[in-house]
Amino acid sequence: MKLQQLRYICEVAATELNVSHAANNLFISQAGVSKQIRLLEDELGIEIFTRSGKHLTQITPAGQDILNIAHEVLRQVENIKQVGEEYSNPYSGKLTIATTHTQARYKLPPVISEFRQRYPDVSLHVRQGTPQQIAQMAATGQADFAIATEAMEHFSNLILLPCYHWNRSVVVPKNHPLTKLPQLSLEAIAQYPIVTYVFGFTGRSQLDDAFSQHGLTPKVVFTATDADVIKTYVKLGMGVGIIAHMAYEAQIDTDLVALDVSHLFASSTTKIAFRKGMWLRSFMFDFMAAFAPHLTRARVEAAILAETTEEREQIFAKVELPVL
Amino acid sequence: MKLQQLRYICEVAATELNVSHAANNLFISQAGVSKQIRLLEDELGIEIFTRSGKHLTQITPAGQDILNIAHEVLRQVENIKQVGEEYSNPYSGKLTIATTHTQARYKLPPVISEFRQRYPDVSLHVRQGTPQQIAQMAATGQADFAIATEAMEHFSNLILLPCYHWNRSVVVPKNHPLTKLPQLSLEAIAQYPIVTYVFGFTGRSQLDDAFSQHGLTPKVVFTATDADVIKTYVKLGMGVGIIAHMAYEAQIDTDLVALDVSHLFASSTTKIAFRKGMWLRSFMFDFMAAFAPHLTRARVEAAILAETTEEREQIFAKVELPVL
DNA sequence: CCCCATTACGTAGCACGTAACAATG
DNA sequence: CATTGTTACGTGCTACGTAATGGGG
Repeated sequence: MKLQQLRYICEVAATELNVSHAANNLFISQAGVSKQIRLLEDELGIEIFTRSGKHLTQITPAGQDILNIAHEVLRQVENIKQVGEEYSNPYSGKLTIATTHTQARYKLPPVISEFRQRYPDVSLHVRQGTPQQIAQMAATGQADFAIATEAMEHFSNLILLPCYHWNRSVVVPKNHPLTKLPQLSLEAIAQYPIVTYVFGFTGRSQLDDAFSQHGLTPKVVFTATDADVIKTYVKLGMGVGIIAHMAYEAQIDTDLVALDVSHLFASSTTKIAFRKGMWLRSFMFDFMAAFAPHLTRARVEAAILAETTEEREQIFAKVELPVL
Repeated sequence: MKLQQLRYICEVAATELNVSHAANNLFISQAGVSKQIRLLEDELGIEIFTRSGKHLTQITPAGQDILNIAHEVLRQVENIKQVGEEYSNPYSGKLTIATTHTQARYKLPPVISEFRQRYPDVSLHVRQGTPQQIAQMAATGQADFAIATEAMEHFSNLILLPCYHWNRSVVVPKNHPLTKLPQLSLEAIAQYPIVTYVFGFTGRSQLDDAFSQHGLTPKVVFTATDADVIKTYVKLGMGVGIIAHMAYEAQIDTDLVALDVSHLFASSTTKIAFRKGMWLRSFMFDFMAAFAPHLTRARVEAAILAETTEEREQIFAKVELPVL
């Protein structure tokens, strides 16, 4: 059995059983892939793929078991390479962060510029997507970290660490009637058309919960995945914006007023996630600490060692998370 | 990076950094081992072992990290081979059971003969040892299963499954004064010299606990690791034997009388254990079911999926374990 | 002085490429 | 007939063996 053979079967499985495409992605001839797979199957005494004539049609049960293990092996091999990099070249490497627009635009910039100063030779890559996509990227190894508020709990092979709590602001044009009220209520807000996040983004569920618990159905007239777009439409007078507090920038959004409404909504928690079993470079620990100071190496390592979500929560139970 | 290279570094680490011995165990020349290790180190850009002149003196921190992962990789490769065996040759293979004398002599024989009938082509190996040795054999992969009552909780990479509860019998020669009593008490037993198991074996700790909780210090005059020896010395009149109930065989031990004392001691639980992450062949599931009928494949798979000891206990909470 | 790891060199096996072939839709 | 996997064959790389070299205890 060769590591190459495991790579080949994984790639073939990843390309819908198309050996030619797999060979292309692996930069070798498809005859080579075909032969190595056959050799592996012969060695193991089983078929990994079922063939009808000259086509691979499906994965056998044995093949599925083997593919699962092979993926694990390849991840571990990747970890070994990371160890080599870490000890030979501690200040260079690659860091891929999958996150939402909100984080990338409003929270990450200072963190990343600080990180770049400390690690100028680490190449940084930010990939945006929906919370689901983000979590999946971390789960499949396309990204080292996922940073998001929603949807990450559903991936059992991710380790989640809480970063900070945040709440919302209502943003309206200057002189909007809402700015005259001494204190805002959900009822008052619900009288106006609402402009906010698409469902599944940036704590949208908590927002809906608050209204429905008060028996209100806000008239949401426009949704977007990011606050930039929301603010633009609020400026056009389309309605009252409800965005993450951190997405209001006083210097830039001069024609808008932000009204604190943290008393109206349950706060949301942004989390950082990475794959279980992933070997973390020290600059990765440092990135986490830069993003959320309470994520010290010791705490993160404790969270990795913890076997359950509950134990992990225990570690951070006594920690004061930042509130934005 | 080659799987061979990982095997080599693991073997070198396992032979106290003696490359020659490692090469012998691997059936190749030591020059080959030496060279492949160098190649791996060059590829990773680090040293796995520190050398003083021409000797490997210690494992570097990077090397230790890599060895840990390499072991994991080799285990997974072993799992892949098992999958191949399972699907190509479901009725043949190898099963190594590490256990104590008590289990091997009194509990396993009928299980094993039943198993042999179903799987005549599975070669069976029973390895005996102390509970510590047994657990270690399972933890390091020298045995597939460990069956014991004690010491296995201390190995965090073992999955433990409860098999049955058992208690003790007092064994004495016929006409011994204790046989005249209507009911045995700890006080009565403590008046006689005791012959029982060595500490650390076969529930010895529960035995000591019972006496000390009653403020008694029994005069243990002789200890052995197995009931056969204990019974022999009881027959010689050396004292009162306290052995596992199942170790008394009425047909054979005709010159001894067994007195039930399950009301005097807390019962012990025998467990079966295997390494976390080990891929189990179906005959292994069947063996477990033969040994303890409640260990159905579904329950065992659930226990494997469970992430904590507590969750595992939950699975068996409602199961009536056999009591011997 | 023995033991042991590294270096040097030769060889056999094998992984991979090219090309012809066969089966599918 | 285009696409795709398998078989056949040739070749260059490399893993390994043998033997020589050198450093430590």
